Amino acid sequence: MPAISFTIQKKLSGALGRAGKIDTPHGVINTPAFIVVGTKATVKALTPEQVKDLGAQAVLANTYHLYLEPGEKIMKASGGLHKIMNWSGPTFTDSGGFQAFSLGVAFGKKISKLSKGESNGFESEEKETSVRSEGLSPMAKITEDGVLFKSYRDGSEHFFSPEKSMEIQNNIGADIIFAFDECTSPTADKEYQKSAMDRTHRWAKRSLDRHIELQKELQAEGKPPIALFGVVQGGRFEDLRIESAKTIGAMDFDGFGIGGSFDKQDIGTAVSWVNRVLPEGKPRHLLGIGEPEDFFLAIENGCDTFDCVAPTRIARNGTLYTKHGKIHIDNAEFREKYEPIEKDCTCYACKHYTAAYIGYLSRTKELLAHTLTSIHNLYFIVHLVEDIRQSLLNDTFYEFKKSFLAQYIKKDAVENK
RNA sequence: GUGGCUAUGGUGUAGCGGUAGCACACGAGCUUGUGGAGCUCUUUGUCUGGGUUCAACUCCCAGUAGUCACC
Repeated sequence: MPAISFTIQKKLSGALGRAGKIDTPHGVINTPAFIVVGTKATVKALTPEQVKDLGAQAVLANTYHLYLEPGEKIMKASGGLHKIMNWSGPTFTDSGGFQAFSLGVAFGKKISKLSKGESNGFESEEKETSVRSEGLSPMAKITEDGVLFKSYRDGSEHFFSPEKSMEIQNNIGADIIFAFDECTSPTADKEYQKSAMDRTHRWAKRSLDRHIELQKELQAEGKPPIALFGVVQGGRFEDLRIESAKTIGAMDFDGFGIGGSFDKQDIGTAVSWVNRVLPEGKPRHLLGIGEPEDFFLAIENGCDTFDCVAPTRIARNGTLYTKHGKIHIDNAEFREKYEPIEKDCTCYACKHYTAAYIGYLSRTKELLAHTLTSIHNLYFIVHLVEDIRQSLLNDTFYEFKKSFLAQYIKKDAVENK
């Protein structure tokens, strides 16, 4: 019996986009959907009730963090992810593979998984080498068997293999989990991307094999089944992406993650390479994306779910989404703005508080600032993706895309002049 | 009233006879499968007047202000 089922309700004619739903043991996810990130089994600054009230359907936590603290033993003994964090809806866990990147080649550097602009992403390689020679050593080492890494908390050494990731994720007990993969740097050359991708494919097989064994144990214990998503890699290279989608798509996963690095400007193109190949009837999650403009490209090209730390992280540092672009609530212009952040926004923060008050809370580092700004940003993103879903159902996707982006991008364009 | 001490960006403080650092605040930006409720950058100053010196934020005198002690 499959752990989840995916139903396509409407397709975007002439493109890969679709609206649908994922049935999980803890409820339905109407797609496209933004999955709220709760790395450490908590959405920072928010209670689960607040997360639910702002419209979130599901939460994604992280294996690496929960393994280090509180640990898989306590996660399991506490009744699993849903119970320990008091979230009754669907959940995901990321495999911990991303941390091989963020604690490895990217550690201590300003490398993002996205490369920007027209550059090919290679030009900053020398600078990074010099940074590394100044004493920043990677916190993780990758071998065929897995990833050896140091805890960011106390420096102690740990080892993740595909099998180990599956075991930990089983103990955490989310509805949807991911195969253990390697996320590569945008600055890595094609040769490395290829070898990392091949390794990710071997790890995918190992993840799946171990997952099947663990599912039998779960079934014997009378516990709800867990769905496993395989992760497609291949960096920014069309041939590698297609090869990866073929390889991963042919395996018996319940759905797919699309991971790794992209050129920011053509996420849509890269995603379409993959989604043309992946089986249509299974859900596709785009890992770690994104910003408002990213969703239109990714959904148009066949992605169903997303997660991203940006809405909550930038909120905690005072950056807020509005229909007219991002604003910095700390800025002087909001000191005496006795109106909501956005007049027609119906989020809790905008219904009850002025920009002047939230700016004051943010500037003075009051804890409530994090709560209110996180609510606003998550509400904005969750409802944006929900609006895109509705536009698919109503056959108004392209009109909605055009009108939203015209407003959202306009402000940035004006400021850059 | 007498005596001592002090006076440096918005605030709190370094410093040296050759023209000022730091922290916070202010102003702006960054953040894409959360190591870090974090990071980066910018603006702003030697109490007033006189003297010594090639050169004074630095030494001297006076004023002003603050502060402590005594009366």
